[in-house]
Parts: sequence; C-alpha cells; structure tokens
Amino acid sequence: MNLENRITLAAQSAIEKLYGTLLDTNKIPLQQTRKDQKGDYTIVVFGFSGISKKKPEETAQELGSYLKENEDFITDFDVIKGFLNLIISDDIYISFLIENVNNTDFGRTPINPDDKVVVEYSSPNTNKPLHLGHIRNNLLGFSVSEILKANGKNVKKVNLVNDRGIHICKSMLAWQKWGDSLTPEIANLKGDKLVGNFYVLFDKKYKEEIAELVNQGMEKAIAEKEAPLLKEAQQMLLKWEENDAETRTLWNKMNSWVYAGFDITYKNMGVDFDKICYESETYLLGKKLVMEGLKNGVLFKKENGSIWCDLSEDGLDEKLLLRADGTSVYMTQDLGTAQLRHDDFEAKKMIYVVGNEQNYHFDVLKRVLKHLGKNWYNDIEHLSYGMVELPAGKMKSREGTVVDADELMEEMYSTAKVTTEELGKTENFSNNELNQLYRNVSLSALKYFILKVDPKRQMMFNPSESIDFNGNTGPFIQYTYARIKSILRKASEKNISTNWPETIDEKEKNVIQHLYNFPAILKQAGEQYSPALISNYIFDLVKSYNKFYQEISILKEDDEIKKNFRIKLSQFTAENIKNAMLLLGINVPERM
RNA sequence: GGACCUGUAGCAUAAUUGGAUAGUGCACCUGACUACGGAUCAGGAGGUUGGGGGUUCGAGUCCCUUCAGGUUCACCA
Repeated sequence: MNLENRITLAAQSAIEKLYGTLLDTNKIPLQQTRKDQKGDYTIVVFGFSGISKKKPEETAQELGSYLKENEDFITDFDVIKGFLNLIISDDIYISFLIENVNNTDFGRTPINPDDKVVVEYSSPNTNKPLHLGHIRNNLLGFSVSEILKANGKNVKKVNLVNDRGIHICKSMLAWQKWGDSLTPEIANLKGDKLVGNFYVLFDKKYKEEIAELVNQGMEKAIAEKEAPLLKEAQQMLLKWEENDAETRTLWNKMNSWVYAGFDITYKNMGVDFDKICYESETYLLGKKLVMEGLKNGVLFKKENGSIWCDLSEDGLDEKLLLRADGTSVYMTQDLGTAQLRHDDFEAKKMIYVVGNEQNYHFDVLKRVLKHLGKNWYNDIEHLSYGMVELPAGKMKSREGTVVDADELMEEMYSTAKVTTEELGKTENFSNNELNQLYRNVSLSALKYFILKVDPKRQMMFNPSESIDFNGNTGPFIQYTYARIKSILRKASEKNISTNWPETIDEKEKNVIQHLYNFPAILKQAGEQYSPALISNYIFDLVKSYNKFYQEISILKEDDEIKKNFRIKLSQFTAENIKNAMLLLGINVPERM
C-alpha cells in the first residue's frame, strides 16, 4: 500500500473516531506540503467543519493530535489555518529506497497484450521535407507511445503517409514540365528536398499564371480556378485515380525519392514505427464506405453527382465526401483509414497525433463515422497539439518560411560540439564516440526543449536564439546523470556496508520524495498524453539531487552506513533519470 | 460573421485539476572550486495571472462580460 493511501485511511478512521462520521477516502483532500512549509503531506480540512462542528483550525489540531498519537509513521504535525501538515517518519523513506533501488522496472506496469492502442503520428505529405512542426509531432508521438507502453498498453506506432492527392500531383507536374530529368543523385540533394523544390516551383508558376490572367481582365477568384496549371494538376489526379500507367510510374519514382529522404531524417531524429500505411491504399475503402452510406440513405447526392453528409442535426454544415468527378477528398481517405485501422488492430483506442488546426476535421470525422453506423467512432482520440510559431508568425512551406528539420538538427549538432569541446570531459573518446556524444547531447537539447511544453499549448521558437544547454534543458539533466555515474564508478569497490541509517538529512529526503512520486506522475502522463509532465518531473528530481550533491559529501563521508546509503540513493536516482529520459526518447551518456 | 483554442515577470514556461505568500529556467546583479565533474550550487531583483464583474472559507483555475492573439468553417490536404 502506498503512503497516500495509508494517510487517507488513517485520517478516515480518525474522523470516524473523533466525529462519528465515516467519510469516503476520496473525500479526504491530500496533497504534498508546499516546500516552504514544515511537513511532508497536507490534509486540507476546510471541508470537515460541517462534520466536526468546529472551526477548521481546531479540527486540524484535533485530527493531527489523534494521528500523531495513533499512527507510528506520522511523527509530528503542524497546523496553519485549515491545513494540517503531517511529518512522516524517515523509516518510510529509507525502506522505500531499499526496496526499490534494484527495481529496474520501477513505476512501470507490465504490458497487457490485450490492451491495444494505436498511435498514429508523423503522417507527412510526400511533397515537401519535414520541418519544425513535424519535429514536434514526431517527438510527441514517439514519447507518448513510450509513456503508454510504460503504463502497460500494447502500443502500435503507425505512420500514415499522405502520398496521394492534388498536392502530390503539383510537384509531379512541375518536375515533368521543368525537371529536366533531374534526380536526387544528379542534384546531390536529399529526395524530399528535391521534390519539395518542385512543389515550390509549381506554386511560383501557378501564381504567375494567375497574375497574367488577372492582367487580361479576369477576376482573381476565377483566375485561381481557371489557371491552366491547376487544370493540368486536376487532370493528373484523375489519371492517377484511373491507374494510368505513366502517371503511376512517375508517382512511384518521386515518392521513393521522398521516402529515402524521410528515412534519413527519422533515423537522425531517433523515431521509428511499427507499421507504415499509405493513404493511396485506404482511399478506395473510404469511397466504398461512402457508397454504402449513400445506399443506406444516411448520405445524399447533389445534382452534379457529388456526395455529402448532412451534419445539421449536430449543429454543423453539410460535409463533402466525394467530388462530382468521383475523386476522393481528405475526409474520404480518413474514413477508409479509420475503418482499416479498426479492423486491423482491434485496438481499444486509436490515437491520432495531429495539430490543433485539424480539430474540426476530427470532430467531423467522428460524426460522419457515427452517421455511417460505426459504433466504435468514440475509440478515436485526437491528440491535438499546438502549432510551433516563429517570431515572424506561422511557418508556410510554400512561402519558404520554415525551419527545416534536417538543418535544425545539424545546427544543434554544431552547438553541442562547440560546448562539449569547451566543457566536456572527453579525453580518451574515439572520433566515433565523440560523434555519438555530440549527436546525443544535441538531440537531448532539441527534444527536451520541445517536449517540456504542454502539448496543448502553442509554442514559440526563435531560430536566431539557439536552444539553451543550461538550466531547464536536456543537457543539464544529462550532465547530472554523467556526474552521478562518475561517482558510482569510483565507489563501486568500496561499497560494502549492508546496514541502513536510522535518520536521513532533509536534502536526502527531498530527493527520495521526488523518486517516490514517479509512478503517480507516469500514470498521469499516460492518462493525459503529456510528456511535459515527465520532463518537469525529471527536472525537479535533478534539481533536488544537485542540491543534495552540492552540500553533502558522498564518498568522503566517514560513516560507512551513511556513505553506502548515499551511494544507493545516487544509483537509484541515476537509474530513474535514465528510464524517465527514455520515455522522452532521450538517451543519457555515461560521460560527457 | 459562427465555432473552437490560448492570454501568467523582458523572454520561455510550472502550478498536485478550486487550496496556503503564483513556482522554475534564460537574460541581469552578488557570492561559492588546493572539492565526489562549476554544463553546478547559494542569494538578489523582476507579477494587479490581459481588463472588469460574479460564485465561496478560498479563484491563475469555475461562470458572465470585455479586449488581444490563434485556428477553423473549401469540390486544398
């Protein structure tokens, strides 16, 4: 039984004895005592006044006296207004450490194979390279998957590649027209970058056409629809859906360039997938579902042949599901994808890691599924995260205002190299090891920087200010880990005592209290899909350890029992830092 | 215009889900290495939680109102 339960149970029986009322334990508000107050746990007694018929302060006093008297793990208490602060016996913390120090699965729940969860993330378009927004998506998806695994879920990580649609045709068309048979090899360029350039080129030429049409006296809105280039792209999409051999060959070729490019980026980022799906494989199923829906009368057809879902009863508009020319739209694909995923995995939850700009889309998706009679529509969960904003505003690929993923990681690497050369202890490192370390440190800075922010929040990134390596950062945590490991290397042979101290110092206790909270934090992070909770936890743990480290000697302690205890505490802290950082997809180096 | 989201110190972010004097990091100022690794630690300064009202023992958190920003409402994805 954990400490919180022990306290609430003790309080429950105390209240019954004192006031004759049996309260449910979840009606007893328990929280950790603020750092600036004396005590470990606090019972908030304002709500008990009705039962005790006394002022909150008196109630707290009585309750505190009773608990101190009758519970040996509560050694003292302190009352401030309606707050009853309890002081817990050191024994509890000492034995907690002893019991868990060798538990490498501390806080984790064993995986239950039946508790299946699908996490979809990344989901790039194959017409442009990955940028900072994708980085947030990838890191979140990967980390949330790890967190769910640690909470016992059987997680399948899925990448749904958006490989078809008019936008893909645009870059294909541009390459066909002006590409001059250029390949990534000839251009000496990553495939995704090359294709992205043609997407931008299309947009440029398209805008030129519009300008010309407007010059000739056409209205801008009409010109945007009538521009020959757009018509050509639409033709191409039609040919693609008709399985035209030439179009498909070009499509396959250009997409394979992009995939080769993405693979490099994913590898550098350290994310991976259990399965890669392609929308080109699901849109037909989507079409089928739409036709079924039409037959069953839950959808309707307009005069021009387009098919719609009426969501006015849900307080929304009509939603297009198939165009008049019979080609599918984004929603069509997603219907198919959802069905396929539901059938394939039999998952209890299907989590989509997608930006909050698509909140409406997922709302509609679930409602359409409901209309189609898919009673599992509620298994879909949209993990909606905020946009990454630059000082200049939103990133737009077509306008070139993006922070490229590869370039950003490259810059971080250089910074890590400079910093490590200046401060690191890397004598004896081979070139290979150095390279690994720079990569490790730079990725930790980047990943931590992004994951420490609550996913729901929009976050700010200023490319001209490089990401920090001091303070609340990944490298700071890595440094603490490396320093502990250094101590442990020196301590390994001297560690002989098997006895434990009877009391501990305030600083030691503080570290243990943080460690003690880890399982609860992990659980909460799993419920809220929030890596930020984990990163905040690690930072607080590390700070408390550093305070302890700075003030209390470990290896120079004469008392063997105390020394041994402090080594164990350091060992457990290091292990926990390592495991918690892995939940964020970050590795910690033994030396740096 | 309708719908949804977000406003916390110069910047970036927390707040145990309604609890105590709103924490923390960067940047700024002061101090600590003949030390187990100073990428550290100790201290200082910096706040009307966008504004106004309400609910109650108690509000950054809930309700109303107002201001500012963002997203979305496509035969784009």
